[in-house]
Amino acid sequence: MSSSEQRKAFPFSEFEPKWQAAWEAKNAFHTPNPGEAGFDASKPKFYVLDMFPYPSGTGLHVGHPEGYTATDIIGRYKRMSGFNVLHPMGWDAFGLPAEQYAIKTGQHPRATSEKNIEGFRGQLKRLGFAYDWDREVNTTDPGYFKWTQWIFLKLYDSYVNDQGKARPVSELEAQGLGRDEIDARRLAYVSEAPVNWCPGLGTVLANEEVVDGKSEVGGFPVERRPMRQWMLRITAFAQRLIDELDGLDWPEGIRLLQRNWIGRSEGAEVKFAMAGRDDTITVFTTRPDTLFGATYMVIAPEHPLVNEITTAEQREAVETYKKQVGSKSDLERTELAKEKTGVFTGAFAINPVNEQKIPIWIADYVMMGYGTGAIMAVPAHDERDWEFATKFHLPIREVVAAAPRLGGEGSAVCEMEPAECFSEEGFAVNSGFLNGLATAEAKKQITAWLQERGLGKGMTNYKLRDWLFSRQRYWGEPFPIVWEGGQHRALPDSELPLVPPDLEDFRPTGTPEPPLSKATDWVRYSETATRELNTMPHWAGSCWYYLRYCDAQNKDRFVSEEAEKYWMGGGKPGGVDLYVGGTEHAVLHLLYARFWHKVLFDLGYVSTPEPFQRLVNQGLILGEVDYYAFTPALGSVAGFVSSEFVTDIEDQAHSLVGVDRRTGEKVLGVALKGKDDDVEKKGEFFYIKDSAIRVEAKSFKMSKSRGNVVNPDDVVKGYGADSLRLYEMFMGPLEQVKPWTAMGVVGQFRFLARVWRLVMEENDDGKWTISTALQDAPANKKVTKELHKTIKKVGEDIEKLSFNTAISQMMECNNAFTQSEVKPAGAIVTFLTVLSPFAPHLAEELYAIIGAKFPHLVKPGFVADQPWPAYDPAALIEDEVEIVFQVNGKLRDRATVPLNATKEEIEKIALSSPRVQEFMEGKPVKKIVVVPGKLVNIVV
RNA sequence: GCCGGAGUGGCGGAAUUGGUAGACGCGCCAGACUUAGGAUCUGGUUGGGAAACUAGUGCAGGUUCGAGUCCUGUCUCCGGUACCA
Repeated sequence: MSSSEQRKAFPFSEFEPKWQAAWEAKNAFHTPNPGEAGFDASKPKFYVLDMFPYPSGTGLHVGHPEGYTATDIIGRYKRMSGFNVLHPMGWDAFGLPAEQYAIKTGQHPRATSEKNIEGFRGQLKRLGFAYDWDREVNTTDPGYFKWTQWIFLKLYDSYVNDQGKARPVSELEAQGLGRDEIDARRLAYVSEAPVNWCPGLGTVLANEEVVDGKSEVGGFPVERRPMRQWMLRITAFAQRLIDELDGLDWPEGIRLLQRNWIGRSEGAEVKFAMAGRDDTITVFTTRPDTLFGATYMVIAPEHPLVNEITTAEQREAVETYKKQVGSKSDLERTELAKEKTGVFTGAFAINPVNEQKIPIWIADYVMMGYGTGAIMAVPAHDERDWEFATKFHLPIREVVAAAPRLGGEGSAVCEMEPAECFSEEGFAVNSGFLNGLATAEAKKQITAWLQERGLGKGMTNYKLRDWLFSRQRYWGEPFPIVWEGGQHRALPDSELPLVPPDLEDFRPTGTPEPPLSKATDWVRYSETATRELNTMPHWAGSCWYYLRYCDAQNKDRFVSEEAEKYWMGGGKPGGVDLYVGGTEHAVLHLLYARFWHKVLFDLGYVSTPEPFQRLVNQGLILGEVDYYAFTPALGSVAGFVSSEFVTDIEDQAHSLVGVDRRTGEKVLGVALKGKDDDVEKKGEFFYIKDSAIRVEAKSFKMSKSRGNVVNPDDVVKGYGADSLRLYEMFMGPLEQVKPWTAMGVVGQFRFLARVWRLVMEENDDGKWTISTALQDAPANKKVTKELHKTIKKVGEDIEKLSFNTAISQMMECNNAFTQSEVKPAGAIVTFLTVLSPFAPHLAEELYAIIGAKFPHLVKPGFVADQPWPAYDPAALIEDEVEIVFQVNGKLRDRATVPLNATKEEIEKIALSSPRVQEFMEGKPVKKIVVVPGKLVNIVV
């Protein structure tokens, strides 16, 4: 390899670290708070926030810099445009993966976290992000989690009043409520309810952390068991969490996701008397209008009434069924959901509208956790009930029809069982006094009817459950709670932070007993009191970190009032101005944080009801496209075995066959990794060149097992941070899912190299020197126009987060410079200023180089500190414009006309065009449409 | 099943209010400079056709002087979610 091959197209590896060090030395991106030196109160604020990373051992992946680069560009741009910009970074370092990694490596989680943070911080700094590192937060730092614990105590010390607002429980004390009554209303409370216990992880999990009956982390099975746990009363905020989404500038999809997760449904509760018993069973239904069609009732197997009502004859069957259901994990319960199961209890309820005796069954398709754990089954109008009734031969009674059936005798009565389930709205039939009513009206009337008789009432239910807030883990915030005489109480603020004890062995105990129980000295709080042993879930720290950034060093308060008011309250409409992160947090972090924020708002600690005004989700970056052999015989992709593991690949009857090197087995369908060259498109399919083997092109999520993970460090090493930043922004719209291409990075690298050569040239010794073509001369008209177009478009595109189009405009501008004989230094300085938010290192370097030769063309300081240039509208105006001539809507000719040409003049030019005349074929003109500056369409 | 999003060259993607479809980049082709080129520069690059021309934004219709963009129907893909009564 010759030396010229090794030499970089531009020396990014020298100047990138140089400028990173220079920014750091000058603390260039420090943002002063109100009251601090250097704070300029005349500027508006802009708070741009990234979802802070969980610092894993594997370091950044290319997904991180995507969102981070976007916010960095905006932050730098806003800064240059005269805003006080808050753009911080920190670490979400508590949590299960950290602890599991620590257990695996035998180190203390604090040590591994510190190391991982070190790694992440270094990687981010090498990408040149303009963070204010003075505001760095770390959720595992006692100086931080002191305030997480403090906020928990605020929740503990609050209840929700009749107006739905969080208020201190001292108000309840003043009303003379007793201890138990107060405890029952706290926003943080202790519950014995069944929880998601995960033996594999040795902890309980929130509903949100359980996916398909398995733990979200690790994929271990999760079972239900009753345990004493801390809960947060998020359900008290369900309606506000729905309503207050409306004012937010969030993607519609995310708002919908939250609404669905909270799952509001309106309906009614109906009380059913039971045959031969005095008590009643209450059901929840969204279709009270179908009450006449309730032909049986189903209650959850865990329902407390099951034992009481079951008859002697049915007891054995019921017990067997309950046992069967109980042994099933949630996973099995959903997997086996294909077939309905259930058992008759032997008991009967009385349908209040028609006094009919209806059988009460138990079945696991009714959940104890939702509504009342009991339903009235209306098989004619509910798919699930229909399925169940059909299987167990229960009566099906039609009470809703698509069209009203009125008038004449027998109009309402048709006891024939319907042929299929009709679950839509319609008109009541076979329903006594409801007959003929549309569903909505029928609902109203039956609800009123029930209410008058004390048999029921209108009711709104939510799917959202209270947030299970305790974990049996070591690596989390300890609860600032002590127990004495079976009762809990808060630690005083003066004892915060409550730091977890040092443990030699911090592994889960394997039982529901938390690992903190091993620290016997620590556990003993006093002669008679012991500490709470659970820790908080890792979501706790991320619920308020955006507030801490506003005043990260504050030792006396979680955030000073002044700083909170300025960064979160200031501006319109307040809160974080832009929050960028992945969709994976749509219902977890983003719901929890909103909940905490509302509590803090009600209590007067923050100045806005919502924390994040504008939310943008960056799309996932997928791995490079792989081609997979397609086997016509099987009619589908034959298997995904990467070619690197396969030998002896051959084509057998249009199927790729090979031998898996690891197992020695024959495999079909061999992946041809990333080789575009070997593939060609014929018709709508791809084939391996010169063969009949069909392949499928597909990108997959990056994963270690698939071996398609791109490491940003490698990209930085090969092409520089600026190339990586630019490429990630150029790939496509920020919010879109898009595959990585190694060659795409090269494209951006070449663009930057061309910018470099605008200013620099190689001398005979192969050294870079400032170009002789670079002169202090005005730019020609074409270049000037392109430059001002670029200033305008890039600014507008940044505001729209349309970074890909901003970059293409800068490429066009650069091409205009390249084509110009003389390189106008002043114009290039302006261009570098516009480029600097995207490629800050290169911009600084060239800015400094030009400044050294032409000091009067630059201002002192970093290019990052320069004001965003203003564009000159006059430079954009053209004297002449090209007009397109169409005949019957088809493009036939074009001509350049003066900008101020009148409609009549343009029409005349168009009609005189020989090409236009040719296509008019001598026919008379029916109509002429003139769009000034664009086109003329002649209709004949 | 339900909800959300998207279908444009070989690929990623552009295209204000309906107004020149394919900007910009990748890849590819040709040329220049070169001992060399996987460096750099210049030109070309939607398909068909020698060309004039013609077809063309998933598919089928519709509105309009004019449709990638609006309307109706339909198909496919991606993401989320699922006994929530």
